[in-house]
Amino acid sequence: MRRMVVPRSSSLIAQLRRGVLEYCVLAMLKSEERYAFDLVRALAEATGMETSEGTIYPLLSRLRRDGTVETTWQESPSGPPRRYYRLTTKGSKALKEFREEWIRFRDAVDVLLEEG
Amino acid sequence: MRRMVVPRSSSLIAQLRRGVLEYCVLAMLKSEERYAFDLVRALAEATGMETSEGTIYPLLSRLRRDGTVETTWQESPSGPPRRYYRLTTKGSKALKEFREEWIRFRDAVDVLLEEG
DNA sequence: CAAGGTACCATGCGCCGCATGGTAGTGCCG
DNA sequence: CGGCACTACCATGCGGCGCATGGTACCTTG
Repeated sequence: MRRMVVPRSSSLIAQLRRGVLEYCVLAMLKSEERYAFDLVRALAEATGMETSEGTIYPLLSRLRRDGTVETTWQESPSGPPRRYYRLTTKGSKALKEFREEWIRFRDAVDVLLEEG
Repeated sequence: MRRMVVPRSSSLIAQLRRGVLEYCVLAMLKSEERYAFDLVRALAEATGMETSEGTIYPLLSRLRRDGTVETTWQESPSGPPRRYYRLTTKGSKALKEFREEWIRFRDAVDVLLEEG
């Protein structure tokens, strides 16, 4: 997979991520449960979206409050315990609905940008 | 009880639009100059993006401040005078740069959402 | 035991889409 | 003519979310 570097210093990027990053996280959790620190690394590796803990933790807290993810504490072989996140049924449904919304939105933007 | 309008500002769509709507407007102005009221209609017609004056006017004010658009007043055949907006060189350049940023971002999201 | 890596978290700022509400010009109908 | 609807402009404030900042604590290593 080609690596797409998205610098976090640009505020344009931060604006683009609004309303999307949340579902990128849900998508990352679809196949396997992960802990926050790992999510930051995995997101960067998979998509080039370089986020930070300051982004991820408040986001995950909100997802937990919304009931789209649930968590379990697990011991680490070395280091402090980790809180593992996984999708709930609600989260899985939300992700599915977002995918359709995203496709509509993406196509609308593509049409506009490609004209001319 | 008064009818309460569910605010779009907190909706999924409103979040998605962040950082994008601005460039959709620039894209609409690429081929021809338009006035704000018309832009709302044209955006809805061309892409299904239903915005409102409360969105468009503050946005256009910002674009003008940033120097990405410039305006001229023109008489209307019927009704109050219209402020017509058109792209500046700076605006055209910004639009072009955004297009590349958008493609990177879009592809990254697509990869994530399509996995699994 | 000090230092550094790992891992957690709360809090506040800034941006921008949107709702709200206001002003004014034109045209139509009773 | 008076009133209303439509067009067209605009300023202001709220709310949500990405991000920076800064803090705590566990474990390993020198």
